[in-house]
Amino acid sequence: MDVNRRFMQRTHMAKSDAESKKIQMVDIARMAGVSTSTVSRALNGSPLINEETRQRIADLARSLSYSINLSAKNLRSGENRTIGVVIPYQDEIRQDVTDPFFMTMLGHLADQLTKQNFDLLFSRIAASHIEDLAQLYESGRVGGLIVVGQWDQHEKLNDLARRQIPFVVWGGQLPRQLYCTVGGDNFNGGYLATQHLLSLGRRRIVFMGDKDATETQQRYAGYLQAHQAYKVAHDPALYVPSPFTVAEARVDINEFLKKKIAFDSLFAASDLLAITAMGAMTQHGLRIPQDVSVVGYDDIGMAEHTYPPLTTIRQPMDLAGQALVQNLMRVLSDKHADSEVVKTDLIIRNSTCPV
Amino acid sequence: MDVNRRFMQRTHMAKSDAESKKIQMVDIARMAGVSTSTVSRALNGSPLINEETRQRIADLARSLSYSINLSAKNLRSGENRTIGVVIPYQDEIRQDVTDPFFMTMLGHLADQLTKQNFDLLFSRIAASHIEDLAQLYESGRVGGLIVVGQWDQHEKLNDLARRQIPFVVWGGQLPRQLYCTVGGDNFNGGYLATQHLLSLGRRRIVFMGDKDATETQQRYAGYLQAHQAYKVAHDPALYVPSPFTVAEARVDINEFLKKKIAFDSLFAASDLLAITAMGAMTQHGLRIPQDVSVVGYDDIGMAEHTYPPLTTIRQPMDLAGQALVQNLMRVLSDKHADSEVVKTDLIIRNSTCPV
DNA sequence: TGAAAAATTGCAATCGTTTGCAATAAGAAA
DNA sequence: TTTCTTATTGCAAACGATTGCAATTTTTCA
Repeated sequence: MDVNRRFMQRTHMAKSDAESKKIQMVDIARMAGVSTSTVSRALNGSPLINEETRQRIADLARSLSYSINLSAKNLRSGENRTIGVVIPYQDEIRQDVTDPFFMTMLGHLADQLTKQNFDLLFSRIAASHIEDLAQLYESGRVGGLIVVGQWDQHEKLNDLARRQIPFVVWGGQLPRQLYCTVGGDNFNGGYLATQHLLSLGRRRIVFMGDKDATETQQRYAGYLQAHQAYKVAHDPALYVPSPFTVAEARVDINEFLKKKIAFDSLFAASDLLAITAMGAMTQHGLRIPQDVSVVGYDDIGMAEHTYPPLTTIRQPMDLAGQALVQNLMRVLSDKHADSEVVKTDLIIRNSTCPV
Repeated sequence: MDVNRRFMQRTHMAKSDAESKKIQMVDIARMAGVSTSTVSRALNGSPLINEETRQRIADLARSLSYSINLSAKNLRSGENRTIGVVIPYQDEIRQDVTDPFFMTMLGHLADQLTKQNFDLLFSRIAASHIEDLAQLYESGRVGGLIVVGQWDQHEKLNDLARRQIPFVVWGGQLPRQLYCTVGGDNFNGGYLATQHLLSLGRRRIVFMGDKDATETQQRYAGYLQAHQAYKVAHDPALYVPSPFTVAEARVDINEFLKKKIAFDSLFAASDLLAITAMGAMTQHGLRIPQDVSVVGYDDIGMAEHTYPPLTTIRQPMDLAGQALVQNLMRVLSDKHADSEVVKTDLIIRNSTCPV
């Protein structure tokens, strides 16, 4: 009775056709005239099973479109082929990270994980409560985690690593880091962008982005370094402190323009920021790229199709996703995983030109 | 021995500290001096349990930061609080849907599901193999599904509904539909956009989008209807057949421009298309909005910040996400769920102006 | 032909919860 | 008191798979 009730609740059936119940291993075993042990082993490709038997069982299972009950499998076997992917949001904002960058990353991660026969559990979490993701692991929901974006939560991530939680993060490398990261070469990216502008004769380059976030910080460092290399003095006033959301960015850039500080170019920490800035500046009568040359970051799909098409720094997202998954696999199997940096490229389009 | 080995493999520990194993219900029971039944009931808030006992157990569990093993729970209870969210992609392309629209939707769905204490399993799947999602349900991985975008898979979705798979889809309503949809009012959206352009005195309005996809089709119908209402003859040549990806859209719009067909405005089936088109047209020397007024669809975050800011049709995504989840809950509890249409609004910005 | 080795298969315990039912304790009614 | 409720709790059987070990069959080799 208990059984029956629960079954019906799960399958939303009328009482009448309850006999056509979801088939399971024991059914296959009965039909094949073997034990469930054999079915289990056959379906898992155990070498113990006779090839002919295996084939027969596999065919039967397929023809009945049997699919295994994952809860039972996970419970007994103790492994879990679901990976949590966490995209932390900044809680003050509590608003969607609509940056196509994340979607692209998510897509690549999904592809890679699928390829390795893992599932992807998507979870939003406040960056400041990043420790909550421990629960995701400890409740057995996921077997490992990928955190996209480390923001300024380095210490908390270190704590998680100490608690033996298997995860990798998309972000930059930091001193005394106990966890594995995969990240773009932010320093080099910042350097390349700035170098490009300097080589075009641009001298007053505005930096737009949030200097507190780890990744942006490193891009900024590259930006400074390029100035040094070109022996160009850098004016700290050329800075628009802007987080990753578009709405505020618009306000920030307008504020900056009001100050009437002279500048001839702008390097934004994301394409979204760059596009927003281009919009605002065009509206103020500034011509791009002549009056202000602009470089973005990420090379999102749209960057090629804005007007003017955006010069930007590309990160190979497919490789990044692959590296993240690969490293997580290493962590899961208790091997050491070195942090990794994927190369960045400068993509020159029409939002930059010589002075 | 078996137990031990498996435990260690799961938790990645050295043999030495294997005693600090993951705590579970029986541990709590022992420490509280009760049975696991009592712990289970206490943690689930059963009215059978004495309030004082419940409190004591709850405190203990919290202090030990116990988290329940979901596999075991699901296995025994037969319910599953994980919802699969599927964003089908068009397989020829096999490329990421980077449209911020999807990310926004995903974010809202994640919020809503989290609020109801559900998990979100993200899955990519080829639109043409949409029947594969049945497996997600039948393997017990998810308790229900949300499909974002119905593309042209109406019949296959009907099949899934016949197989009693609990799901809802973001998309339009169609004749003889066996499943529940939530969608924007595409007809009205198309009508509003076109009406706006017509009322500005625009007469040759290009429609850009894929007329095969259900949703776009309905927007097109609204577009035609508005022409009728304004007694303006419609020229079928004013059509740029473009799918949802930006890269191809650029090509398509350029092809169209080459034909030198006269037009004074453009209505695109997504903001991404609209922005791409604006870029291409600006490059061809067309001024927006004077020469060509443009209306998009979706009101993605960036639409407000392009140059010129984009007039577009907004769909209230938060309500949409909520409606999807709510309806799925109804389907899950075997109640009837009516398909629903969320209202659409015209947001007027500067990409449109009178002739 | 017989014994040992190898290849297959099945038995039964187990994973960590939930839950029907029996058992007990406490309170109410007689 | 005694009996009947009612409020709590525990026992033990599930849930649907995996897997160590024993059992059986087949093969190999003297």
